[in-house]
Amino acid sequence: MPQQREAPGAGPDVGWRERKKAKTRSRIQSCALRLFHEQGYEATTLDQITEAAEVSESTLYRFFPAKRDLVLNDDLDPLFLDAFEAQPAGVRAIHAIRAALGTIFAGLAEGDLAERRQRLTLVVSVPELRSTMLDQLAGATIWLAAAVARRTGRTPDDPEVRTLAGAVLGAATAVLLTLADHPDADLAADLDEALTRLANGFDI
Amino acid sequence: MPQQREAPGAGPDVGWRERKKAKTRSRIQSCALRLFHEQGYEATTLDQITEAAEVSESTLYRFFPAKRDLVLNDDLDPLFLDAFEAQPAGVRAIHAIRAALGTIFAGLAEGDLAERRQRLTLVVSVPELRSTMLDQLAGATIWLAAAVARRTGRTPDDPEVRTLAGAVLGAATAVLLTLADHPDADLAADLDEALTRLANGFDI
Amino acid sequence: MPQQREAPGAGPDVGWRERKKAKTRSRIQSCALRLFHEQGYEATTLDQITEAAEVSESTLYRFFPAKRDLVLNDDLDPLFLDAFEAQPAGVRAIHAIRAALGTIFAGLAEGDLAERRQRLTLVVSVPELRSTMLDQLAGATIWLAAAVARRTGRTPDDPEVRTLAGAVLGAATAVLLTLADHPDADLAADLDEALTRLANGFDI
Amino acid sequence: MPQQREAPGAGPDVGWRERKKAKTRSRIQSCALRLFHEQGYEATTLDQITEAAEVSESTLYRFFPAKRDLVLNDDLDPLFLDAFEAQPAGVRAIHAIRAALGTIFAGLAEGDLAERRQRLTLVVSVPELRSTMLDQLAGATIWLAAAVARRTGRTPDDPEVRTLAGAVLGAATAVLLTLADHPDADLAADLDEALTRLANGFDI
DNA sequence: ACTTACGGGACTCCCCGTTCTT
DNA sequence: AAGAACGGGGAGTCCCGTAAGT
Repeated sequence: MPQQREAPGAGPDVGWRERKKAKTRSRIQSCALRLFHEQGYEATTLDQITEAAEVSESTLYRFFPAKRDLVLNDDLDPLFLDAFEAQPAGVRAIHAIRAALGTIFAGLAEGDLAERRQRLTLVVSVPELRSTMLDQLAGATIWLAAAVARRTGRTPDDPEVRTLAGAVLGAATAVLLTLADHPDADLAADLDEALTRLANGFDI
Repeated sequence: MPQQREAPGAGPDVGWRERKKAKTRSRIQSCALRLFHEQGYEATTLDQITEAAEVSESTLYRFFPAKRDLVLNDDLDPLFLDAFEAQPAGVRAIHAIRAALGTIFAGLAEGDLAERRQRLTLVVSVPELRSTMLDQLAGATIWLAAAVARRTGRTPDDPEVRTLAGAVLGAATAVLLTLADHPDADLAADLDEALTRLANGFDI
Repeated sequence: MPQQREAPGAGPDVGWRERKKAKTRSRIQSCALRLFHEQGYEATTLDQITEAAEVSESTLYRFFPAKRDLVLNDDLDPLFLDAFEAQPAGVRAIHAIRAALGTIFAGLAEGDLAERRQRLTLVVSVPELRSTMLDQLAGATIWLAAAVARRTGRTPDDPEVRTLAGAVLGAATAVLLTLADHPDADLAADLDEALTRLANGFDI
Repeated sequence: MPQQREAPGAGPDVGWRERKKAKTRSRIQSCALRLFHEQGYEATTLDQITEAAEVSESTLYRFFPAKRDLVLNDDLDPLFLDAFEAQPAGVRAIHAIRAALGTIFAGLAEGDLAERRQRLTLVVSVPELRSTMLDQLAGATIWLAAAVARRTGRTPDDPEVRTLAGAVLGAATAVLLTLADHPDADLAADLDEALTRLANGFDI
């Protein structure tokens, strides 16, 4: 039985090749983040990263097509969608969003949360990263509107739905950007408060 | 009274040097926008622009430090602030914003409006431009919150004020991004509607 | 006698215009050195310097044609020549050089010496500055050889004279470059020691 | 045994890719030197060189990070070190240096020598090149002192060793700089003479 | 599949003229 | 006449993408 690469009957993709790939990817990213932290984002060249991670330039490019992709990888969106869909039907959409966010935050480990906060602080401080994140956030309007539309039986391009999604993401953006000045802000609490105010309407 | 250069009592910097400067700047920008329109943004090199505008690369850089600055020049913010301050004190902040926007739109000439719409369409279609615009928009949270704070006697970092500003800009963003799919949308009407809905609160 | 700008009978060049010029020059230079110290030589742009010194780019260029001229201004050469010429005729040239250097060092105020040492440390640390200084030092071979030739009744292109001048400056260079690793070295003593060894010949 | 790529046991990097690389590098450099000779160093732009060598600007930069690197490539240092180490132990260090230099010069082909002299003449005539060469020469103090230290059983930072190295290089510099005025000087003989005088000490 | 060589373009900066102002 | 603004030109650094090779 020569040349057998994976255990017979094993899962289809759990070969050690995937592990190795993930390991390389992780090593590259952690090296990059360390360098960014030490010398700043723009002062760090891709060359330094390839050297630190001991990979070739091409490999770096394969895993992270652009430099900013080393920092920006938002894997929370599908989790949020799941949590949002799981909310009971009675509550208003904006409260469902609020509750879903709470679920997400509660599910994050302490260390994970701290690391995300630190990374977000870097993002909001570097114009190139910040603008890209804002673009992703604006793109989120689409799928958030779609989710709200599904929930409320409306169409995704319904003006009220779009406005709701836009306002929610705008309020969230306002909270995130405070990280630039207050790196130790309590994002979960601030987001919750902001959405509550948005749900209650503005008296001022 | 020969040799009189400027109207007596006029400002100091209305010399024709300013005119010439503005002319050069304008020529560069119109050439660039024409080329962008003809061949697309990313397919146009700075070299082509310098050639078309008959300036050196250095001059181009002096006027527009980055390529995207050739497209993104928002000169409407101070006008909006003036219009906002001029709103009567009785109405709620969000309605004051809405009214100020209406004033702005009413003040734009037909051709100016068309040109702005065209430019905005370009912006929302090109990721680099779109993300930069979104960054500017997010930065507007600061001064919009400050203006609202002045109006309502609160502080600029009051959570309600910040949330209001964020939500308004988020709703506006949602409207602007529709330009990508509907280049002939009526921005003024759509913005007005979105802010009205935001003022009324969401039932869904 | 119209258009007379200076007080009659005053010194020819001691007008306040010279004072002002010197003041501007000094202000520019001190600002530049401060910035170099704070952020490094290469990280400091001429723009920052003009802004800090509140002069136009043109003025900066007039006083200091190149960026490195802001650091390199060796005004000690004529002093050295005077001191060298003043040495008694009996001693050997290399000892006369040594004594002249001692006179120079003795004549410098404490603060002046410290400032020169700091500046020299910057120079030897930045390749562009260091290479320019070395070029000046190499150029000094010419006039040092000429001075030695005058003293010894030889011609400036006499091989022995040239070799002596070159060896002296080479030994001095070796001492100066130690500043990169030992910023608090005693230059005067080290130079004196090096020249003494050179005078005594090498046994090794 | 088909597909065998290299002679068994041969060095790893003797593939023809290295050849091609070296060829490209050589083509670029010879084109550059020809242009420098024809129109002068500063009058030649990198653009002209890339055009003549038919490479892109990036490739030029990859091989020669700075314009001056097209002229300054000193590959003689390791040869000198080998020759120096090979000298018998009895002679004084300065004579060992002299002899090693003689070996080097004797080993150079006639055409090679002529080409080097021509290049050196260019170097000493152009301030930017000259100062960079002087910097390299000054940097040579370090490894020359280390070599002398090894030979004599002293430490590399021994003052006498450092002074010896500095003086030797200073004397050599004085000889090299004569090329500016006398492009047809006999460098080998002049260097030998200068070092001999240095070894004998100065009577003047 | 994985690496290396190469190309193109954006951007930043230094340096230097020419022109205009005071 | 001195000084400032404006403009031109070139060097250098980096990111990103492609086309080869092994």
